[in-house]
Amino acid sequence: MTASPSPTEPPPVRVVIVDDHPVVRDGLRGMLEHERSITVVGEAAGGHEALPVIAAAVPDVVLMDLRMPLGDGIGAIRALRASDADHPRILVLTTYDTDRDIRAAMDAGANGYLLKDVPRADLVRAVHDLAAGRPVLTASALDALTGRREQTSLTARELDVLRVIASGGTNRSAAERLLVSEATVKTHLLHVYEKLGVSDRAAAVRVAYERHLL
Amino acid sequence: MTASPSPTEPPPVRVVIVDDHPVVRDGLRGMLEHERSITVVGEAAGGHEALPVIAAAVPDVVLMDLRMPLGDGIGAIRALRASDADHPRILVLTTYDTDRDIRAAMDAGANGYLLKDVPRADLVRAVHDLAAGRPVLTASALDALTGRREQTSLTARELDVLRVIASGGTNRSAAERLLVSEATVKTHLLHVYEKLGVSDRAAAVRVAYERHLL
DNA sequence: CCTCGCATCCACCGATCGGTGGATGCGAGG
DNA sequence: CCTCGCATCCACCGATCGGTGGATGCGAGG
Repeated sequence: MTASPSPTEPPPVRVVIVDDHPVVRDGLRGMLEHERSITVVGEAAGGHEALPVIAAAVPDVVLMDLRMPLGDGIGAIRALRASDADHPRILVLTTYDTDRDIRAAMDAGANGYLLKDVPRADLVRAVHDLAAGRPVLTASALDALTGRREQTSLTARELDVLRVIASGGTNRSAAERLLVSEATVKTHLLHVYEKLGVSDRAAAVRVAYERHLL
Repeated sequence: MTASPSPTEPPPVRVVIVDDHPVVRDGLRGMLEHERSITVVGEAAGGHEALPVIAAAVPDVVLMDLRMPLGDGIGAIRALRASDADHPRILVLTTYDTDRDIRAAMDAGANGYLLKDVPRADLVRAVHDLAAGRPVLTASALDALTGRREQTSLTARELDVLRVIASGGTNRSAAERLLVSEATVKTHLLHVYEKLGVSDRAAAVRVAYERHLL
């Protein structure tokens, strides 16, 4: 593990890990540094901390979580892409498999999208693929980007209404809270039901939780 | 890290890790073996695999997840306790903070209960505490065991009803499905609302998901 | 011009929900 | 005997929901 690369080997891929959970950061570091061809050159607990860490370490690949209290991944990706459209290569590694998250990440400039239950060997291969310039996507991320996946994106307003309803609000109280009419709330809800493939609010809340929309 | 213990140091605490996610297993291994006083002597991906691994490795401490597809933690704890009431010391490390999980784990014979967002230093201390015979609990686990925490355990029947409702069932269809009257369904639901501190089904589903009851 | 999606809104109505009165029986524990 | 919690059940009723008819305006893109 500490052996110098032989004269015929390329230098190890330099990786920075950005994730808010210590267990996950350590797990990823352990997985990657088990490979002689990869070296972890930095870690950060959130998007805010990530930018200076990456600027100092100059990695080839960044593993980026999305939802972190101390600075979300999308914002960090955007900031990185503002200064260099191609480097470092950014792999989003997250628990969220929603169209919205996948799209937002790729639109912001990520080069790959994987879920955190990825087996060790697949993660190592993904890092090398990224370093070699190849994209890395789960099958569902590919479907989301090519439109083959059923669209379940709720608009901001629809989510507003769903949140109030999930907290126990009636249509009437939701209307008062969101400063619209009850008819508007109902319209939004009917759209939510249609998009999520359900017929009532309880089921809508369930699907929203299962898909990490809430 | 590979140095032999000096003549005045106790032998390292031997630990086996049982968790279905590779990232988590590696993260835990990385955290623990960063300590010279701890050595990871085995890993398993589920309760079924854990028993022979533990029998072969004879650890001082087992870190055990609860809900794993290939054999749950409770069953594994019970099996271990059937052959030795005190060894190895078992620390449950999980994302679930429900009364039911905490109680089931401790009743089965676990010696500690922590959540997976535990900082590195706290986990290391917990392993040493356990090896020294001391219990290790989160504040909420302690409250759950001493009854200071508000009881939110739903009965089996209440959960049956909640599941049907979360799938979009009406009270009437739930009654038909569960072979009871609609009045019975309503009674169960009212009890669910009371226990979860909500007033309607949508909010009940939300709380159930937030507490991993569903 | 058109269509589309978003956000907003109205009226009506049958179905359903949540709440409030009750009730029974059973087993466990004091 | 009692109380308690669980599971089961009834009737009534006002409030709310979901569905179904519509409608408007705006901006974007063809």
